[in-house]
Amino acid sequence: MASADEAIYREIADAILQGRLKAGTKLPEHKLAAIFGVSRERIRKLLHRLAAERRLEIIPNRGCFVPRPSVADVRMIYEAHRVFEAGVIEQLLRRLDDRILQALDAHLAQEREAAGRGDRAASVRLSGAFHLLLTDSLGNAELSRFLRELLSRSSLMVSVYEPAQSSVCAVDEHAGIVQALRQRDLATALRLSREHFTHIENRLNLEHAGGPDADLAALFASREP
Amino acid sequence: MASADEAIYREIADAILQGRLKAGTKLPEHKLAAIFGVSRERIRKLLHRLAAERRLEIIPNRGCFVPRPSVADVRMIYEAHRVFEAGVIEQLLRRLDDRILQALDAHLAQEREAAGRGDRAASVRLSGAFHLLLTDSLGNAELSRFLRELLSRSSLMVSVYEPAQSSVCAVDEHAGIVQALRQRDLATALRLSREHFTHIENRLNLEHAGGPDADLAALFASREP
DNA sequence: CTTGTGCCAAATGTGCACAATTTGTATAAC
DNA sequence: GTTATACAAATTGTGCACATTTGGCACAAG
Repeated sequence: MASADEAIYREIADAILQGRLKAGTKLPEHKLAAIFGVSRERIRKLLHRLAAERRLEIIPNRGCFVPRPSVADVRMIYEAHRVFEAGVIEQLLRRLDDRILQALDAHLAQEREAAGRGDRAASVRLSGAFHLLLTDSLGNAELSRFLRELLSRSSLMVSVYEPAQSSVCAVDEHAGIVQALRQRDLATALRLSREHFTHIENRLNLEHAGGPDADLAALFASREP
Repeated sequence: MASADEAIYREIADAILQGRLKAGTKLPEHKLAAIFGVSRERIRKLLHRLAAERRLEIIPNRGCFVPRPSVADVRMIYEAHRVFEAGVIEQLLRRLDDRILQALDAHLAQEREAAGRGDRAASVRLSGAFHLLLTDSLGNAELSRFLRELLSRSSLMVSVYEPAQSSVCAVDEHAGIVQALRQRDLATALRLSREHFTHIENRLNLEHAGGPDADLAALFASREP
């Protein structure tokens, strides 16, 4: 079967996105090969593909690691978010319609519901999905793809630098952006978007280092029985 | 030596960017391996890397091709350019200084000089480099990288769809954007940037199909004697 | 002359074995 | 006790041989 590779690719990518794979974790080729029951060469190709997308980092002759973003990386990624979303919002106001606004409202409802029942994992996931929804609304696959790479990296930063007691308070800020969009208020939407990313960035504790490595076999154990 | 791969990578990427590799051209692995004097596996890895960056297209069991962008691709890429550069300009106005403006002026001078002596190849190259310079001025490697991928694809579109007699008139439009930046006129800069990409897009002849394939060996013959 | 079928050549995909590099450890010298 | 060196184990990198798939060509039937 040809799409087994795709399944493994998604499994690893999701593990990074959901923070199950901690920064700094080493991913040895033959260990992954044994876990997923495929040859080492298959794994190899996947890892290089993920590295090309900046989701993993390959150090020659050393191995493949979950990237441990530096403070400079944090600044860079969140600035990229700010710049990128400014462009998205400016374009979005040119083609905003009821269908898009309804989708945004529905998403905000999901976010509120997850926050209401204290589901932190869902909140984190939906928080990223909000920005993806904004971009996807433009219907431009190229822009969506770039944002996906950015999100993959910023979710790593949250899991590395975010203090454990942090409250996920982003829902209101997301709602503010949607409100500004509904009112066709470009300046406010741009300002709120910028501030939103700056808030997330400032909430990070850049002195705090990463945690210990996880058990790979246990991590990927949730596969069809 | 480890950086031989990098050299070959750049050679192929540049060949696409400069339009020496026409859309639709097939890149057979063993043929490239013979041309560059390396093993087929080396080439293989490079091609997959270029494919991950959307610079080449790999069809499973069929081979590797220079992408032949569809009309929908053209719309998508130029919209991505418009959205992306809007964000770039908005951020650039927040950190614009004399050093950046001088670099932009110097670039415009280069463009005018190339246009003056009718050097079409240089004009095309500098035209792309202008937008890259705008983005590079933000000092954000992630944004620069994305733009490079976009440029790689749009240069293909120009070489496929642009009618031969087209005049490279972009210098004035570039100068207009710089002037608006210098005057801190955000609205004008955004408008000129959008219109600029729309002009390029509209100049393309979307009915015109691609040309014939080139001779690979001759194409890559310009290597150290 | 067009269409359908089967075979052959060529190109890509994959696994294996071996080479090269790095890291950790043990030992010895200072 | 610290440092340096050498060796060993483990991990990644590479080339080769073989399997698989595809596209074209020939040939025959309608």
